[in-house]
Amino acid sequence: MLVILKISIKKIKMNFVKELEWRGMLQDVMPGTEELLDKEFTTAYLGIDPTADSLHIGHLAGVMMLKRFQQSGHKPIALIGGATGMIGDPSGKSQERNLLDEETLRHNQEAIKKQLSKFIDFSGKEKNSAIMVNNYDWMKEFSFLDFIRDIGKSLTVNYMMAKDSVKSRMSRDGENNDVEGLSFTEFTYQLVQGYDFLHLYQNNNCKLQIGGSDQWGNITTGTELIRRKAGGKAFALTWPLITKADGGKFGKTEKGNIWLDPKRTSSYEFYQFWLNTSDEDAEKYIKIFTIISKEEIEKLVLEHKEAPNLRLLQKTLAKEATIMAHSEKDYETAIEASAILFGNGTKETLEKFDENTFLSVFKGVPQFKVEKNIFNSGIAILDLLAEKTNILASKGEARRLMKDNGLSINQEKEQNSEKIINTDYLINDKFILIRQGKKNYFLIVAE
RNA sequence: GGGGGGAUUCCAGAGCGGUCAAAUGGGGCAGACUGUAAAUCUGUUGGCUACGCCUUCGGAGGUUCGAAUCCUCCUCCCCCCA
Repeated sequence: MLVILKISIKKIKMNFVKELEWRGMLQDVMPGTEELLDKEFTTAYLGIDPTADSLHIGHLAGVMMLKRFQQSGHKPIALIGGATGMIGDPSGKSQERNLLDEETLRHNQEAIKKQLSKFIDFSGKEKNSAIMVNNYDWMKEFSFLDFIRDIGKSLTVNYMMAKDSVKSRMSRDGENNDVEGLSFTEFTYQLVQGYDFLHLYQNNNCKLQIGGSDQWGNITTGTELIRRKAGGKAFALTWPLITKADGGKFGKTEKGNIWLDPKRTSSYEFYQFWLNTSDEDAEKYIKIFTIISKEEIEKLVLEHKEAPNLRLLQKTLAKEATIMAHSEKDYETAIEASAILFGNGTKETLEKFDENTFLSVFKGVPQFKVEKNIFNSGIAILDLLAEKTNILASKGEARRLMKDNGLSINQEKEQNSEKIINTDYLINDKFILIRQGKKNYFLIVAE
């Protein structure tokens, strides 16, 4: 009897706030939030800036929050900041932002919804199915005069100026002289975002806004507005900025952002990104970016500490993240490619693949097309790397790399920078696999 | 408006007539160690037809056998006094 009760409770609900707490994803929460979620079916929203037609890893923490919120039985709203995206949030930025036109916004919104659907349920079949809204839809009809009369009147400039996001842009001190000043447009941002919250409160009974810690100021402008305009009580919850142990920016590599769109960042690169996290970060990230339970993560951490060389944490993290954001099949391809590239692959093992397999395994590896006939009489390795392809920036760099023993052709080290590459090097009569250092692969396709 | 300081290779920052493709640190790249980790250590970090040549020290001229270094003008930045 007791056992059954326990299971059913566990199945019905996880406690959202407690869940975030142990996952290290709770920065600030307004008093009463946990009680609210406990007591009633709640709707919460997260704002997403539609600056591109794909989310990137920087968005992933927020996406996971929506997912967990839905898992805890409540209803998430993904708010596309069509209107706010046109203004630009001054929080955490030192410069005014470019504005987006409507056509781009709509396109981006559709793409983002598709990506979000992999994480949360938008089907409308459940009571807590997620919905997507775009604040442009209610803001575009709102006249300036109406807005400043109805909304602008409710808050004082004094209140708005007290926000850190505004303060940091108001002063131009010696320490921080790349600060640009704040336009009226940007100053208005918090009011517009605050109005979103009010609008959702009134129309969708949305009582909670969640966001990254930099959003706290904007969110509380919203709860304040709800208090004054609607006499209601609304809540705020934020998570901490995701950091890296070495102080670098999370989610960026030398090659730029890690995107969720496989066209921008291949499954292989996506998988590799997670696999390459340091031990310290992996322990933190696996809590944030997977839905693995507390017990299981604790077990994984212990196992990892016993045999860190197996990188169990990184592998599990990379697996879960890749399957969630891409698919099980993409994950398998990524593993296959990784095994070939980082295992004991030789030219012989590479030759076992037929052309299609080869291409599908290496689709995440940057490819360079060259004319096949250049190999007939042979081509100098330096010309191939620096001129026929842009694999390396200059011949000097190629020479240096070879001298440092950092270049492999078809998995074999090559130090002779006078080497002539001919058709003998073509795998399947078509491919040459170039490796720079340990991790950077390039595929030359001859056709 | 007056006075002063500055602009150097990816960044910070030395150099102040030849020995300067330019110290040092950071970053990048590579190697060793390991686990495709972190830390550490080492090498490397303008280009090329490469013991030589070419292009670089805010821009344009000039002085000189020779200039990142000296002079003139211009542009932009910072500081101080009004």
